[in-house]
Amino acid sequence: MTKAGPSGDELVVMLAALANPLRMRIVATLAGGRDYVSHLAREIGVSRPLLHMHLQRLEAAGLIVGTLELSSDGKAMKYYEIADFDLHLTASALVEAVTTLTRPGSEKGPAPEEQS
Amino acid sequence: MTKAGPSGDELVVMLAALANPLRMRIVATLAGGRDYVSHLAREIGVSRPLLHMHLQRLEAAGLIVGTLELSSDGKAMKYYEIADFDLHLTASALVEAVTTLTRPGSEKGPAPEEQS
DNA sequence: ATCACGTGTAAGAATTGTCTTACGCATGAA
DNA sequence: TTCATGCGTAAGACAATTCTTACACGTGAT
Repeated sequence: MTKAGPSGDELVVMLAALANPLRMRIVATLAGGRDYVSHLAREIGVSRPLLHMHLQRLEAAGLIVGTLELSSDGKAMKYYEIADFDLHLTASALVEAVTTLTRPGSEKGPAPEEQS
Repeated sequence: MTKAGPSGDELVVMLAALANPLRMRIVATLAGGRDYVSHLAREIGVSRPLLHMHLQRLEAAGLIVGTLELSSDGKAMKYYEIADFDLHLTASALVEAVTTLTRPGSEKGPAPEEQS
């Protein structure tokens, strides 16, 4: 019954995404309901390009989801909303996560060679 | 009855501490029992100075605790062990954490002015 | 004295992350 | 056409992380 959580690598990305005051605030704000980028930027008091960057990070982590919609007056609006997440962080939870971790400082391509 | 979790700022520090493959591995390893720095470094396969840095970050976040002891043969050994932590991350949990957040890119002094 | 083991810290390179400013394009309304 | 609104992205500055290498100090045993 051990519900499969995110892989170690995914968990790192999620935690890194949440480990930032501004992004935390973004998530908290979105928890109050979906919103589109420009409005959210005004709401929080951040420049739109900056917000855009953070939204990408959050979406890449799977914590929020973006949808491009067309308003009645023909404008393209990008709405973001929270993705349901529920992370339980304990020592033992981490022990399991580490199991599915790719090498610490490992790279993109196929690993060059494993030396014993 | 709402058990007071860490403040928003503290939470950010904790998450940032865990959002790293190596530190995650360190915590997971320590979950198997306390250990001293040099041994832990060999165990994980990292240089001692590097490990030292990460241990500091983890300790600063309150996730691990270090104790300097003297072995029977007179050597100074620094033992680290896990501090009990149990973080539950959900959207609503973050909403509450954000309440106790110091301004995003803000500094020490009193906040300049609140503009509606 | 020298070696093996433990501790710590400092300096610098390489990489990421954060943020601002300045562009680009599209729409509807005036 | 021009303005206000929406979208995105690129370039550069600046700060923070991460990691290596090198050093310093302590002990007990050879």
